[in-house]
Amino acid sequence: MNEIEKFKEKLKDKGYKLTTQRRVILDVITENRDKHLSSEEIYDLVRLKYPEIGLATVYRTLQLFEELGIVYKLNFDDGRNRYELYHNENHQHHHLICLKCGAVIEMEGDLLENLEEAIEETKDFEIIDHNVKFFGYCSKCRSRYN
Amino acid sequence: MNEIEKFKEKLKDKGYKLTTQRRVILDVITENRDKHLSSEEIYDLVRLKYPEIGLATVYRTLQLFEELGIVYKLNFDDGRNRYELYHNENHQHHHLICLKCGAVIEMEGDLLENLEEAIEETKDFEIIDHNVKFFGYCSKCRSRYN
DNA sequence: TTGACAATTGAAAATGAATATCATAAACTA
DNA sequence: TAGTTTATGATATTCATTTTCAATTGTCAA
Repeated sequence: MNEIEKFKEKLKDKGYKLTTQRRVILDVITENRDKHLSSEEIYDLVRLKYPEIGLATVYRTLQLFEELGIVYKLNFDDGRNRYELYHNENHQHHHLICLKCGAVIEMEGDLLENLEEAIEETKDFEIIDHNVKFFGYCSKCRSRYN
Repeated sequence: MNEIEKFKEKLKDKGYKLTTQRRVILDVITENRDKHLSSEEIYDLVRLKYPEIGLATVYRTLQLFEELGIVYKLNFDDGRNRYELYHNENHQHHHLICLKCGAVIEMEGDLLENLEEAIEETKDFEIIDHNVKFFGYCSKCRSRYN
């Protein structure tokens, strides 16, 4: 079963239909798996392939994809939702955001074990997900010629 | 030098004036140092003491206070800015957000040393600040009668 | 104390991202 | 293929926040 078939199954399971729009949106996200596109950016890319699409459809679809676990919603504090393709390592990587140039760097690995352990124990809090961002200066912006 | 005097100094240093509005907003934030009030909530509390104040003034003042390091802006992914009084331990505590009841629990202590070390070394990224949130279920919501 | 001048304010309009509405247009299924 | 949903696009709406601008208020120098 190929990717599209799997996708179709995932939709049908919940009673959703496979439409051209949804397929194109998935394509755009898949082709940009290294990026962290905002809804508006996705809209612009989708329109190149399917100019008739409406903005509302893109927003609706991204919401749907998030519910279905197809994408993961990110928040970089820039006032817009961003998305990346869902993969199991989503919960095991963090984002480093450069305060100067805005670059977003991925930090693989979780390394939160001791912190999460401390929380579960001392606070009796069951952790489902976490959101960790680091703000600072990337190597490019740290060099004196930038 | 008392608190208000220090505050006045801080403003004057940057050429800002001490107005009644700013003083009242500071009072409200100080009196709620354990909370994480949103702009709108602060506006409502301020109006009890100073009904003539405008909403824009509250937004402007919160922005200013953030620049001056008087408050710290929080983002709990609920679509509004929240603020807490700035203290050095801001960077050394995290927020646990209950997915069921919305409670926000403070987790004192940082415990990110090993993670930050790994980032600075492997990514050549100079960390200035971090933002760590945990989502899950608080002890109250975990009990079977809730 | 008083100007004078810059900073500040309040009210209202504007913005921008996201959501809701609703009539029309596809998908899936019997 | 018809019939029943679900989905879509255009548009209006919401909500938090920001901007605008004329009027007001601090502050500092004289």
